[in-house]
Amino acid sequence: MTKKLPHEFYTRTDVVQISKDLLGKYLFTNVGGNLSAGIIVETEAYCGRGDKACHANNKRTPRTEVMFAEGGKAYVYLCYGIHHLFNVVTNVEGMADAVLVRAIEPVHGLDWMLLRRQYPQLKPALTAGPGAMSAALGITTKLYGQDLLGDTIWIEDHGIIIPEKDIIASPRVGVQYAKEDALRPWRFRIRGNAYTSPAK
DNA sequence: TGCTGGATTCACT
DNA sequence: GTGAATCCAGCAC
Repeated sequence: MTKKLPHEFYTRTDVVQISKDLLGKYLFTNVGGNLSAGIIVETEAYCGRGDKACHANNKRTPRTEVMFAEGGKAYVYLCYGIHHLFNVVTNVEGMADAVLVRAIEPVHGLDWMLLRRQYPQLKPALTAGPGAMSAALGITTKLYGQDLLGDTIWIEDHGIIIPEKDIIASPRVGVQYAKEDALRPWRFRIRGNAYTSPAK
């Protein structure tokens, strides 16, 4: 039960469903010859249309260009000049949907993660949070536009299935009456996992 | 050509 | 809990 997620996984049109499906999957990076991996425990969905929080909301620019590409690519964005945020581009070409991977549980290459983060020992904060996670895995803007079926960064299915009841969604209150962008944030995390931010 | 603010994190009060 | 650090894309002039 170890395989890279197929191209079809990313080109589906329901970005929220993909966000949930990504929970429990293994995110691998091979940066500078150092293999690192972790289980995805927290994600957030961004919809290219009607979602003001999304960079690519009706704005096609050089930076967001890859979001408009076909699913299965990496979109890496430098935030606050310090933090690299890693996104999985989804949906078909022309639809700028993406899933922000916010946190992982380290499973492989722990020494490298600690080194990159300059941590003396393992703490949940090592990979809890999009900026921290990217730093631990060595994700930088060099990975912008990388194919997730390539050999630098990819996602594998190890047969872990997260039951619907163990997925905590964090929509806004009154979501039933809200329109599309009021659903933000489409944030999903695995219940009880130490590497996600505490549930509120 | 210059200014503004951001999908954050960490240190300090 | 609050604020600073810090780079660049996007927009205004």
